[in-house]
Amino acid sequence: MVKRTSHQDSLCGVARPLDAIGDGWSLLIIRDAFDGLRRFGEFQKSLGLAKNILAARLRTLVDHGILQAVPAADGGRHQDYVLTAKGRGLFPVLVALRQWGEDHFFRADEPHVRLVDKRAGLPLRRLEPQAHDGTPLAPEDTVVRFPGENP
Amino acid sequence: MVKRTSHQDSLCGVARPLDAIGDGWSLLIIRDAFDGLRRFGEFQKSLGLAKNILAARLRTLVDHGILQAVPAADGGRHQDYVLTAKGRGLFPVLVALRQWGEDHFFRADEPHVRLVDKRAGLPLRRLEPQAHDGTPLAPEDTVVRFPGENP
DNA sequence: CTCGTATGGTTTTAACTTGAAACCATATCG
DNA sequence: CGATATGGTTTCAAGTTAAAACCATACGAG
Repeated sequence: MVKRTSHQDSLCGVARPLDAIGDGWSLLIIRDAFDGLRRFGEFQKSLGLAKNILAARLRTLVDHGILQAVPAADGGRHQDYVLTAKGRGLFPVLVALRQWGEDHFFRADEPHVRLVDKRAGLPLRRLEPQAHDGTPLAPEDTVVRFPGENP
Repeated sequence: MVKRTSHQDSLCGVARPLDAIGDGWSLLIIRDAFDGLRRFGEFQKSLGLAKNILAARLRTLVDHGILQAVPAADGGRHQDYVLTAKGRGLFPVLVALRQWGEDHFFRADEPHVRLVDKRAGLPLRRLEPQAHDGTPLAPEDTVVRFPGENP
């Protein structure tokens, strides 16, 4: 056998990130980091996952430059885990996933956590893929172009 | 022990989908489905994953209503796998992930697959989370609101 | 000072998942 | 008829996940 297959050699921007976040917990840790959680115990309490798993995930997120381990804000000996610029770059991914999840994994009347604009308290606008000029684009309006391929 | 932890009971729209797509292959199968692949062998050749793993992933994607197994387009006895409406709803997620991946997992000069507008041949506009009124929103401009929480 | 508790992990162990390769059935082609 | 292609399933070893136990340091109470 071998290890879990790596996608680092793929030339596709969808594939490479999956080594870092293609599992059942990483995106939730990142979501919680966006919500301001920083400490090991905070993540563990929020997510309810085993401590060894959390430690492993934090390690690979740090290894991938998504989180950064920094000296604890309270002066303790341990570390806090905070998002790097790369990690903050995942915000649109989380918003997109959240909107899709709310659309398709909750019954219409089922309550769920909402992400709202801090000022107005309203939900975000739906993310919409658009052409360079702002035209809305459906999947059929797009194609993948491989390196070296001319128009 | 138990099985892989399920997130179906979470009230968060980010969490629930991870049972379906929180692994290293599902999003790539879906990406390929957006690119028009339909057959078992096409996916296997494109992704290079073991056939048993592909079969298992296709099964869970069908179980989650993301793919649908339909009679083969060529009249053969086997099945084709095509995106459902729910599956097509993942388009913004894939676009967001792709943009993030291209930004952070490729060197500046490194070639990669591009997703372009079919008409103009240009890359898509960057996805930008926005308030209800269209104002761009950074992570800090947002908060999560739990069910039952009043403004 | 010392005991009890909280925090932040690491280690151990068992079950589950992944991956490679072999196997099978049906269909096609020469 | 035999060789090859397609679409899987089965087998089995190795890797990963989860739970629980364990450990070390830090406080606070007594």
